Amino acid sequence: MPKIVDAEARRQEVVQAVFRIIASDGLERASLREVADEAGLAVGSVRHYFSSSDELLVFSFGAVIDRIADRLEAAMSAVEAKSPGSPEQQAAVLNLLGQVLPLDEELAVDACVWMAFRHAARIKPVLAAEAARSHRTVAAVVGRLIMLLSPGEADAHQTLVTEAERLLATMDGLCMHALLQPEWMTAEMCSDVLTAHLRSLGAVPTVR
Amino acid sequence: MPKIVDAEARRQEVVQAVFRIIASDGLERASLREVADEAGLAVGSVRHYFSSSDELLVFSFGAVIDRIADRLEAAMSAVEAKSPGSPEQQAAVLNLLGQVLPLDEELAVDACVWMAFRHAARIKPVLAAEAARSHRTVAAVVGRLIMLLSPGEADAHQTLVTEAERLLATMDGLCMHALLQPEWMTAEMCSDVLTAHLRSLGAVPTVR
DNA sequence: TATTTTTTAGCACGAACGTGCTTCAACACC
DNA sequence: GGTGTTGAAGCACGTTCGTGCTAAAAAATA
Repeated sequence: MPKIVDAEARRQEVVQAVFRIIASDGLERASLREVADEAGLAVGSVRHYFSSSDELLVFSFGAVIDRIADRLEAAMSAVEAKSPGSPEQQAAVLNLLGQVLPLDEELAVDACVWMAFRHAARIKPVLAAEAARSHRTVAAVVGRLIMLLSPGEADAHQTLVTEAERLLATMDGLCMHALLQPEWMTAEMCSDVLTAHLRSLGAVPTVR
Repeated sequence: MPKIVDAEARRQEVVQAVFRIIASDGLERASLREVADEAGLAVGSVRHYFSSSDELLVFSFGAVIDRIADRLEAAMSAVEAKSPGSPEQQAAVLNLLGQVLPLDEELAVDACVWMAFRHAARIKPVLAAEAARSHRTVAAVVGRLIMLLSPGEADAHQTLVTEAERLLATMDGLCMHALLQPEWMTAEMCSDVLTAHLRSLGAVPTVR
């Protein structure tokens, strides 16, 4: 009966428009009118697929989380496939951590959008649930990575948690600086910092 | 001739209102009307002291940068007054790094406002100059700290820069997590992570 | 071809925004 | 005690926002 349109594909197109607007003009400019223009649609059309502005934003937040989570999961599998301590594993780990950094234009858009939504979630309660999911998802991957890289010591649970949070903080800090001060935080500086951090992981394995 | 009013004090009161609004409702809610209400003034009065909305925001950004810079400078002096390697110095360093974290309500407001302005500066060109100043100021303090804590090796300039950026990233990441996920990133977790980071500084002193 | 249902487009309303401009009140000075 | 400068207040205009609601267009089915 209807015009044959893949609803899910349309929603993804709209979400991509949201991403582009957030990356270039910020989340507060991602209004229905701006999104509709960017997607080449009318406001009524966008509202046909997303019943409200909030629903569009929450869906877009979830979409970027899924994108990042998928990339991290794939990169984590690659890490686990390498032999422990090998240079190949080291490279795979750097690749994994680089998935959340704006190292190319596509990654930069995701990083921008991800940051914008997480900060917006502090204020907008509708985004809180997705923000918590985002944190849990990434923390789980980083936790597995820390367990993999920490020599033995399955008992020192406290150390593992602290080291996971430490790596998580460094990753988000690097992402922030690469987005906000790209002149100072270049891609190779990111790589140097991450390498130094990984060296510090191996060098301070046990508590105290 | 005029009504006797300390203009600078009035400006500071308005700025404090801006801070409270940003901390509780976000930067985008810091409109002239909201700020005037929060300060107990009329829109026209606020505009008497700040000729435009942009000027108010830029001035407020500068104010929070100055607050943080002053605290860091004072804490840095305290660090330099302690004997190198002593537990007192260790405590002073932790205190220094804690100045940018939301460890109490006053610090939390500053951290919120600081983060909000830095992220807004990516989009709003009027804030770019202050954002650069913010980065330079904090980076200078952290650079001095790294030089103070790094054993010898005045030659390895690359290592010092990398370690400064690494500490800077960790600080901002911790600040982010403490603001956005306070359930996970508690004050003691911040302390644990910073302590682990400082241990990693001493443990991996030289390049390679 | 006629019908039915989805998709697309658009209008209208109230609210909030920044800002130019005008008006009122208050106080220091001659 | 006038008087003029300045702080405080507010109106008005044009924009933009979300959203409820209506109307046209398009395509698969009868």
